[in-house]
Amino acid sequence: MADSIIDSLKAGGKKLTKPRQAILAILESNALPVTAAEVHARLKKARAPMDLATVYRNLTMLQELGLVDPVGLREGQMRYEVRHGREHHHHIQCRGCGRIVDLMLCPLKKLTQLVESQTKFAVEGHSLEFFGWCPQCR
Amino acid sequence: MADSIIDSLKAGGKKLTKPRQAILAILESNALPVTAAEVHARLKKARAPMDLATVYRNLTMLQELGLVDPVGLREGQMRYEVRHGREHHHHIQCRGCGRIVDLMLCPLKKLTQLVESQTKFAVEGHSLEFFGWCPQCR
DNA sequence: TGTTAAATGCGAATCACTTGCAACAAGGAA
DNA sequence: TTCCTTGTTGCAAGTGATTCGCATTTAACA
Ligand SMILES: [Mn+2]
Ligand SMILES: [Mn+2]
Ligand SMILES: [Zn+2]
Ligand SMILES: [Zn+2]
Repeated sequence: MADSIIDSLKAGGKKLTKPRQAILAILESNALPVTAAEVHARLKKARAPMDLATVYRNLTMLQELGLVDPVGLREGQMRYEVRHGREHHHHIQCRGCGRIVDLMLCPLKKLTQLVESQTKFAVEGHSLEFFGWCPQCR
Repeated sequence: MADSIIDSLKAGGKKLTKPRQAILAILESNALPVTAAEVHARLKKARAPMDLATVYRNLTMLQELGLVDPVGLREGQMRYEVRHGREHHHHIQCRGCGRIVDLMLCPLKKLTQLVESQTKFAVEGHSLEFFGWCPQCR
C-alpha cells in the first residue's frame, strides 16, 4: 500500500479498514479499469467477500479523494482505475469483444485552453474514449 | 422533416409513424442534447403524449440508423441529439448548474490515425466531453 | 381493401446504484 | 490499555433509468 494513498485517506478523515485495503489491492493489481461488480467478484474469489454496497461506497469515496479515476465506456456501468503511479491517459474499447486497451496519450492539454477561452468555463477535466474493432473482431 | 431522414428510415425498413415524427420534431427543435425523459415531457406538453418505452425504443433505433448521436455526460442518463445538418462536435458541461455548451470542434482526426497504428484497432468513433465550471457557477 | 410486418401502450422486469439503520471497528485521547 | 468518538459495514429496501413481453394498432404496399 503506497504511502501517498494512506496519506490521502488520513487527510480526508477516512479510516484504513480491512475491506478498504482489500478493494485497493484489487484495484492496484489491475492494469485495466474494472467495474464495481468485478471488484466484488474478485474479492469473493480472494476470500475477502464484502457487500456490493460497500464496494460502491468505497469506489465513490476514492474517486472523491482523487485516488481513482472513473472510466465511462457506455456499457451501462462505470469502471474505475487507480490513479497512483500512472499517467493520465485514455482508452479504446472493441465494440465486438469489449476488450479495453490503455492509450498512453492525451491530446487535450492545448485544446483545454482553447475551450476555456471560447466558453469562459474553467475546465476541470474531460473524458475521452475511443470505440472500434480489435484485430480479432475485425 | 428532412428527406435524408425519411430515406434512412425507409432504407432501414422502418415506418414513419406519427409518434416517431413527433420525436424527430422535438429532437430537431433542440440545439442541445436531450434525455429520453425530456423528450417524453415535451411530447406531453406538445399534446402528443406517448409511452416512455416508445421514446426509448425510438431513440435507440435512430441511434442505430446513425440519425442521432448519443452524448454521455455521466449524469446517470444518456442524452441524444440529431446528427442531420450539424457538424460532428463535442460538449462541455458545468459541474455546478449542469449547463451544456456545444463545442464546435474536434481535435481527433489526426489522433485517430495514431491510435489505429498503435493499437491495430479500426477506430469507429470516440466520445469526448469536458467538465468544468461555467462563469455563473465559478 | 387486405395482408403483413413493424410499432405502440401498458405493465412488469432488470440493472446499476443508493440509502437507512443497527451493529462494528478504527484510531486517537486519557 | 481502555474508552470514546466517528467513520464503516452488512443487510434489506428503495431509486431511477432503461428494457421486455405481449396483445393491440397502424403504416406500407400489393
Ligand atoms: Mn487505463
Ligand atoms: Mn451538441
Ligand atoms: Zn486526457
Ligand atoms: Zn470528435
